[in-house]
Amino acid sequence: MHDNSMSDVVSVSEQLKQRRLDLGLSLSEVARRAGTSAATLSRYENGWTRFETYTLRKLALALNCELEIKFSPKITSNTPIPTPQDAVDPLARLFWDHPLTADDLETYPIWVVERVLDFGSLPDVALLRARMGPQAFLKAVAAAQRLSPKTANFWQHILKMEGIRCTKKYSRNTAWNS
Amino acid sequence: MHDNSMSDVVSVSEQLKQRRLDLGLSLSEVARRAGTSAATLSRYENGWTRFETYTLRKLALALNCELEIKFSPKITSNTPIPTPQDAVDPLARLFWDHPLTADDLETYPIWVVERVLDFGSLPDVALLRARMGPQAFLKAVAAAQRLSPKTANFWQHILKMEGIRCTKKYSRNTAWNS
DNA sequence: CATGCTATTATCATGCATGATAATAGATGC
DNA sequence: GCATCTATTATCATGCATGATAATAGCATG
Repeated sequence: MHDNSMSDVVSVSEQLKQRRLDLGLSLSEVARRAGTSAATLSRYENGWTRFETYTLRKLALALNCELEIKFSPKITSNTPIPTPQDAVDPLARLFWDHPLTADDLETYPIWVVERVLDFGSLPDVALLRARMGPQAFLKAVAAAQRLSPKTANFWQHILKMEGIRCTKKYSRNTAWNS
Repeated sequence: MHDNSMSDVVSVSEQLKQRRLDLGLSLSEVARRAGTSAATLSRYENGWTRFETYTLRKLALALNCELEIKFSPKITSNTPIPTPQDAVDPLARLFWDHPLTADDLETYPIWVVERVLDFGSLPDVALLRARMGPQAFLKAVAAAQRLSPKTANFWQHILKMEGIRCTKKYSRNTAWNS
């Protein structure tokens, strides 16, 4: 249903563990072959998130794998009728630090808008705007405090054309940005 | 010609720079959106090799990209008639610290054998053996000093069946392994 | 029961990526 | 000319991944 679900996003941890078990190797065995430590490998297989590609490459070698690190430009689909979940799903990736729920769109619209405006693509913004509705969306934009200078400046013009006054005065990079 | 060349192995640095230029963004702009520093991003785009996936994910977000880190089990083709280059190409990935040349197979057979036996797959070993020839291959194996205990033990049996005496006595993990 | 493997986790020291800053140089525009 | 952006690189302090080690527990085998 979602066209962006083509890529099987399997965590690095799962891949490492699965491959090691497929080969029937122990932690220490793989660690030795990779030139790393069993402690590190165990951490890698259990909820670790900050990997070093240097270590990943050594592990790939030990596991007889090809390691591919690929950046794929995101093509966000233009959903005409966004349901709450249809809006949350494509935007979820922007909220890496805190999971985005459907309720957040109504409970913390400003927080969501700030994130989407600054980190999202144009389709992301369109999707969020379509979901929140023009008024609520622009109101949240006007209340946004944490936009980048360029983003803020752009939306100032939009808000001005819409006759909405900004809650925040955008000037230069100050404490909230540095 | 090589069936494993399906994956366009583009360096992380190239991908980052290409994508940033495609979007027409400056270093500091991307760095700010990603929540990292321009210095780091510049290093990332210029010959850096030890990336943190944590930073890569933030950059992917700033560049509106999907980041995929995939381990693909390596299927080494069984080449029936290995030419020098046909042997070197598949084995080159095992020599990440020092590039493998065709001459190395004759000049430093022990070094090559050690590496392939310990880090290579079964097809890798078969390929190297087919290229070096059974005699030269086993001779190099017998002279190998740096094999892992399990690998060494396995080849001890093979060499014994072949009537070849080992140059190295394999015992326990000592200085050369710890 | 003991023995030896396994994996997980905690602790600590160390090496390295990162962030901050500044210096340099190139490009562009006034 | 100057001013301002850009990117690169150097330096330094700091945060964090890593390696080493040990402690714990599970699980098999004798």
